[in-house]
Amino acid sequence: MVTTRTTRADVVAAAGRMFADKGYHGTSMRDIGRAVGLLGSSLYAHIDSKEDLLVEVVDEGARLFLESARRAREAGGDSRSRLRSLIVGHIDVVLDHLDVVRTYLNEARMLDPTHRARVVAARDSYESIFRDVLGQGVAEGAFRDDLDPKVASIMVLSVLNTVERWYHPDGYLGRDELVAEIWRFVGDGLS
Amino acid sequence: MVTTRTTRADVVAAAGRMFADKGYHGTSMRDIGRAVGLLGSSLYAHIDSKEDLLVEVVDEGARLFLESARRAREAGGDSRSRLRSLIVGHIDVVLDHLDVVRTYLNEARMLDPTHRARVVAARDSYESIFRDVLGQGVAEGAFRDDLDPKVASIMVLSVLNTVERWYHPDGYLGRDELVAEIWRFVGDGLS
DNA sequence: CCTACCGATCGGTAGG
DNA sequence: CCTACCGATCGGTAGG
Repeated sequence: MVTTRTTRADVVAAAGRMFADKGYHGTSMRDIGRAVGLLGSSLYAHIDSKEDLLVEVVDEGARLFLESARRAREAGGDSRSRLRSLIVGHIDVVLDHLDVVRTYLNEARMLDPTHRARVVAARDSYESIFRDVLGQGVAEGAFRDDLDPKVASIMVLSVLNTVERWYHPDGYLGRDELVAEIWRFVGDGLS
Repeated sequence: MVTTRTTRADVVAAAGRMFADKGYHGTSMRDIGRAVGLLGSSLYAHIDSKEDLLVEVVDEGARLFLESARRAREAGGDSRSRLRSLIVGHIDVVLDHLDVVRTYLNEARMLDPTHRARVVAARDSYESIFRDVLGQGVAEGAFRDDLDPKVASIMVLSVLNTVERWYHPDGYLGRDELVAEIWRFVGDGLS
């Protein structure tokens, strides 16, 4: 087994894992150092500050979601199938980048106001893609005509963003089944 | 204006507010002291440790939700109306005890394993009340007959628990409208 | 990337 | 409830 040099990306990945688990303020630089086999002080050869690490992880989360949504929007099809692409893409991001997503969803509020504002803007932009597809769906008659796209997008994203809190990849529910369950609930509710 | 003695309840309430805002590890004893007009060290006249404060706030959250659910379960009516009571009760707890709820939902994982296990058990117990009502609803034909009560309870609670993250009491959506929107979405989804 | 260290802040205590 | 303080740990730096 060869031991490779620690890269900046290794440090950011370890930070994401630890921020997701113990929170930004619950993680020390020495914790992150230990995770990559370095002293806490040695991390400063790769980064300038602890907050830099949070900024980097959170920005990656924002980027992953936005790129996924832009791909889904461009995918074409009617509004129902574009919504399905949005949901599939969202779940893929959550399951393929769980640590980044958990840090993005739960720790972004620990950022200083300037960086936090950028994240809020990215989130709004992401939500607006859902809202637009839902609005188009109402116009096309694909969804109830009394649907409020603003409220509905929040409800759909509530279901999607909470997956991080309960879904276990090794549980009885596979990824496709997860998407199917969400699609059914979002489409029909309990009825 | 009379200045009253600080009580233990004042300290716990201030802790809940600060834990909700800045997280457990992002809040220092000196922060909490400042919020009640005391020094950090003076708080130890009221409590034994910082973690005691988290335990107390989180336990209160668990208690509020469980008591609400037990009342709803006892309320009678068919399964549809019992589910509605569960939802109304949940939203009342969230909106009337926002700081406690946010700490309960987001900071309980910072507890030591023993206390955390108790919270997980309380949460399971709360979720099982939703699951039971949904299962009864399927049996009564009030909901789709292919509904999985386990998955459905998670989806409903995802919507309910995320209210803390987006709802503003002074916004355009009143409490009754919020409940109506959730009820409609949970009942019918987008269709 | 480590050694050696910095000032600041942390949770908490003794004594009044 | 404050004064005075404790050892531990924090994020971070200088120098190699």
